[in-house]
Amino acid sequence: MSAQLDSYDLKLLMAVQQDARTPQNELGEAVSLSTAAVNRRLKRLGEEGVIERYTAVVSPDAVGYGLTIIAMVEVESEQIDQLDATRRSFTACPQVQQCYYVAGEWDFVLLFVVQHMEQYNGLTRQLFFGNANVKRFKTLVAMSRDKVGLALPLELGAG
Amino acid sequence: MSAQLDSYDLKLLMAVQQDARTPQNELGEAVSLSTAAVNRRLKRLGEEGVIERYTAVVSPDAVGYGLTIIAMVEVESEQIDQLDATRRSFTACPQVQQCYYVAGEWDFVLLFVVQHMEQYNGLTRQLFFGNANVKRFKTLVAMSRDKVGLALPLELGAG
DNA sequence: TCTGAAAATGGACCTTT
DNA sequence: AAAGGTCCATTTTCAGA
Repeated sequence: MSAQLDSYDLKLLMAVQQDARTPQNELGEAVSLSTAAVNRRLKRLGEEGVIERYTAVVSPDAVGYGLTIIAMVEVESEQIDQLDATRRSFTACPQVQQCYYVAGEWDFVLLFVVQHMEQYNGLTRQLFFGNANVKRFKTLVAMSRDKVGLALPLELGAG
Repeated sequence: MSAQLDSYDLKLLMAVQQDARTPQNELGEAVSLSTAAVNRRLKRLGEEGVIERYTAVVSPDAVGYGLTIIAMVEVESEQIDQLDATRRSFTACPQVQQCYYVAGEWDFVLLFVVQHMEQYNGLTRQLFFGNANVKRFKTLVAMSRDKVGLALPLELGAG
């Protein structure tokens, strides 16, 4: 899909995963490249889709979304139409932060971020009880978020 | 924890969650504030910890980490020392992208990002079979990542 | 809110391999 | 061609009035 990534690219990716606001001249020092070279590579990585986007990570607690809930869902029918409709209803929900379609004992794993239990309860009605294709689901309430992120383990030589 | 957030703050947070590289003058236009006001607010939000950090989201497929795996873990003992040791061993693993300590049928939910099954198999040996405090675990393999992110549902008036 | 200095980005152009 | 480096214009950030 994308061009070959050399060790410069990997180092840059590691760095911007950690802090996307590191200035390009600092990045250059860190990886032994000129600012311009860093700029070009970052631009290329963005265009190729290696870097999907830049985002600010907001503290859930600071904005009142202190409750993380993980739900596992089994569907009635895996027929493509029904499955896609169900999938869409999940992903369209703003409180669904992550949605994975999985193989194993369950069909979907959903990660909710909500303000309080009552809100989750409501979503449960809407997304699960309100969907005839949802056969059963199980809820796990997060007591602590020990590690949260989207960073990939880009170790050199491990690629 | 943090000061009160007004609707300007919320709008700004929404915007930088979506694209952290939107220039402050554009943000200003979008929310009807001057560039300087946007600058001050963003600075404050960062200092208060409302914005935890800025990060580049890297495409897992582009760097060979195409396999997402979700594991649920039950521990033997919830005694604090053992629990913390187990928790640390999970969070220290670079391939563990997310780790939640949960209430319900399981104790931990882990989200792995790996290159291939064999790698997960190895981690399984290290983190699960190699830890006497892990009683049992279950693996779910992601067939598709339908929605992935850390964005919070910051709707106006919903706070 | 406005103004201006400092910093950062990103393009032009030339050189090396 | 592909990629690096230097230099320079433009854009962006950020502090003071």
